[in-house]
Amino acid sequence: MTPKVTKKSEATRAHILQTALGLFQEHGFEKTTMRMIALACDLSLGAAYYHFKTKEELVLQFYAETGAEARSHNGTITAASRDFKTRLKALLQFKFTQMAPFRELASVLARQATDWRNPLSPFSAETRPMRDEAIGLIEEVLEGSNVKVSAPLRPHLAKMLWLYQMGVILFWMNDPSPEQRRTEELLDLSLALLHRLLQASTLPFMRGVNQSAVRIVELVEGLAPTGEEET
Amino acid sequence: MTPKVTKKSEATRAHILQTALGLFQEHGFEKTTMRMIALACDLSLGAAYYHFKTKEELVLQFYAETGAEARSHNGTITAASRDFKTRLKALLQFKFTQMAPFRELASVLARQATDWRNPLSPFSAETRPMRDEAIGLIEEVLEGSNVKVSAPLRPHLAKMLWLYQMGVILFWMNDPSPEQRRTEELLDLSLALLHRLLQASTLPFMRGVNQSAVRIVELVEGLAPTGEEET
DNA sequence: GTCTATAACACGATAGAC
DNA sequence: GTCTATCGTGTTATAGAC
Repeated sequence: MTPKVTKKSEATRAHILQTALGLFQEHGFEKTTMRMIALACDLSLGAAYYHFKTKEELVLQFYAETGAEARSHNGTITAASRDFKTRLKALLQFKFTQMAPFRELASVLARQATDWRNPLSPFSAETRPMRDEAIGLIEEVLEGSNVKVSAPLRPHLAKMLWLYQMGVILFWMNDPSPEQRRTEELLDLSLALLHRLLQASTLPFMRGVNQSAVRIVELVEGLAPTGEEET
Repeated sequence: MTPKVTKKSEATRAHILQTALGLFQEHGFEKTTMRMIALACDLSLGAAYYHFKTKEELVLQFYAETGAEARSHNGTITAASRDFKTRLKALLQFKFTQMAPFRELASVLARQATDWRNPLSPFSAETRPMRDEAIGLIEEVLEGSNVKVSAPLRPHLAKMLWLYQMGVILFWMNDPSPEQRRTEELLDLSLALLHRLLQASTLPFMRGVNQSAVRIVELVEGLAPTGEEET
């Protein structure tokens, strides 16, 4: 995805990213040009493009780094409470806190998300490691929590919740209320709803619902990573 | 949104759109340039831009016209069956048949969808008429059908199903299986799931779930149309 | 007022020399 | 790994023809 990792290259890459993030924050993503970024780094335009093939790749790199940060924060979350809703809310809120200064960038990433063949999409084969890590974080939060869910659903729960997370992020990106207070309301409501629904999944007459749900997740999952024939 | 409607203008507009659609089909959206479109129409580049402010607006216009077509097909659907699942499946499948030759264009539209302030987004204030029409079509399909759902949910059901529709379309866009057979599987599974869940919503102990669901739809709805203060 | 043409701009991206 | 030079494209400015 990126050139081989040498000391020099890595330092330059980091420098470009930091500079770009600053400029994005100041002028916004669209109005910040690659020429501005290169100039601010005392580099030529071509050099900047050597390190990042596209402007959007800068955003993906930023997102990848927030992932690492989130990993180290996950322990704090699991230590603080065993409650499913509390934990998941904390996980999502941490993501929001991280990305808050760069809310617009989330939108840039979401734009790529719709085409799953786009290497920069969160659903693409190329971003699979990042996706798996994010799902792993959710799984960690589930393990040892008080979540109640039917047996057949349990192995797919983290993947389901990752999709749920995507939806909440989409809402958050577009939430114009001060400090995104509506997102918090959405979070509380949807987590309560989810909790009840998962509880209900253990009921005997929900067997059919469970089977359908599992198969749906598998279908969505099957679309994402493997490149198949087209029509 | 567009210049005043005179005979001449409307004819040219239609001609540009038709030509563009042909070129999109032949070369794809990205590789088709505005210059190509203008040339194929025996128009100057400036003239083309007089009629369509952006390249993406061509796609929106196409989408708007499929909406009108779908309206006239809705009667056939409601006449054919009273079954909720059958009707909704027919509605969605008709949309897919319409858009099948231009599947890539759906993706172009989806790209705009993520930023709800973008006038071309299906969630924007500007596209509200189109959105309302689409929801109206779903409401028509619900009325007189055998759908079973709790009373508090019923007034919001069409809006909920419109969101569901958006999800299915996203899947369809990215479905690489021949003739998008997986989308049909998804359709059957998700409709069955939906049906059961709506049935379950009438159960007494689902009161809380109903309330949460209604409020969530209202939150999403409230984000879309009204331009509010930013942060 | 409605429509069209010409010219130019800005920016993302690339080619090829060093 | 960095440079300079250049391209292609979406979009805009502007002037004027019907």
